[in-house]
Amino acid sequence: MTAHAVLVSEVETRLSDAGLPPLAWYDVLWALERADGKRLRMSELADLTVLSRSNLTRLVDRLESKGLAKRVRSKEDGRGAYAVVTASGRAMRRRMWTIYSAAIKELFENHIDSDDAASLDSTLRRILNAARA
Amino acid sequence: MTAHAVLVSEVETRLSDAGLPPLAWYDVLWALERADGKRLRMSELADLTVLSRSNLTRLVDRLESKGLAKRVRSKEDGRGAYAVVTASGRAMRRRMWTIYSAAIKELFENHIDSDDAASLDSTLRRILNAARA
DNA sequence: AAATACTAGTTGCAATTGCAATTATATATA
DNA sequence: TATATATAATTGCAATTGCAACTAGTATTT
Repeated sequence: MTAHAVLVSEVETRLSDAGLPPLAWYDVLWALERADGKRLRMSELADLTVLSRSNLTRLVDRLESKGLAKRVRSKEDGRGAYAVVTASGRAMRRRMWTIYSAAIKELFENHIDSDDAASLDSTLRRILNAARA
Repeated sequence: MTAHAVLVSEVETRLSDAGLPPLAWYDVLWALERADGKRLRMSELADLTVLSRSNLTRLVDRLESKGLAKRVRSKEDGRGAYAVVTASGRAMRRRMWTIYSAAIKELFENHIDSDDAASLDSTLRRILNAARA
C-alpha cells in the first residue's frame, strides 16, 4: 500500500508538472482506444477503469468538456451511451504516455529483473482473479 | 493498480459493513500504537501514513472528535503537537483488525505461497526505496 | 536585539468523490 | 395491454481531498 501511494503520487506529480491531466484520464482514454469498435458503454468503462459509475460519469463530463472524448447515445438501448475518444483525446493520451512510460521505466523497470516482474505479474493477477471470483 | 483498487475497496466495504471506520483510521491508530513513546508529531505521522499534512490534520480532527486520539502540544517546540492514541482508540483499532486481518487472510494469504510472498515483499520494498532515494 | 528566513501545523476554498435518490428506458408479469 | 420490476446513467448533497495562503513559533543573520 505504501509503495502504491508513493509511486502513484510520483507519477501524478510528473504529469502535473508537465501540464498534463491526472492518471485517471489516461486510463479512460486508453481503455477507449483499445476497445473493440473504439467505444465502450459507460458501465463497461467504469468496470474496466475500476471507477464508480458516478465518478466515471463526471470524469467523462470533464473529458468531453475538453474535447478529448464524447458520448454517443446507443441505438440499441435508449438508456445507454457509448463513450468514444476523439482525435485530440488520442493525441493527449500519447503525450501522457511519454511521461507515464518514462516514469514506469525509471520507477519500476530499472529495479526489477524479468523473473521478479513475471512473479509480480502472476501473483497480482492470481490475487485479483480470486478477489473477483 | 487494478489489484490495489479492487482489494482496497473490498476491505473498505467489509469495514463499513461492520460499522467500522475507513482503513486510513486504522493506519493512523496503528502508527501511534507502534510508535516509540506512543506518540508522533503530526508531520511524522503524515509521513508514515503517506497522507498529506492537511489531510492528516483533518483525519486527526475526526479521530479526536470520536475520542480515539488526542493532540498534546509539544513542550520542546511550541509550534508542534504530538498525536496520541487513547484507550478507546486502541480498542477501535483492535476491532478493526479482526475485520482487516480476516480480509488479508482471505484475499491475500490464501492465494500466495511463502516464496511468492517473500518475492512480492522484497520487490515492492526495493521499488519503494528506490523511489524515495 | 532586531530583522529575516524557516518550520509545524491549520484553514479556506475549489475540486473530487461516494451514496442515495432520480430520470428515462427496457424487460417481465398479471 | 397495463403494471410492476429492473437497468443505464446522471444528479444532489454531504464528506473528503489538495493546494495555496495563513498563523504561530523557532532559528539564523547582522
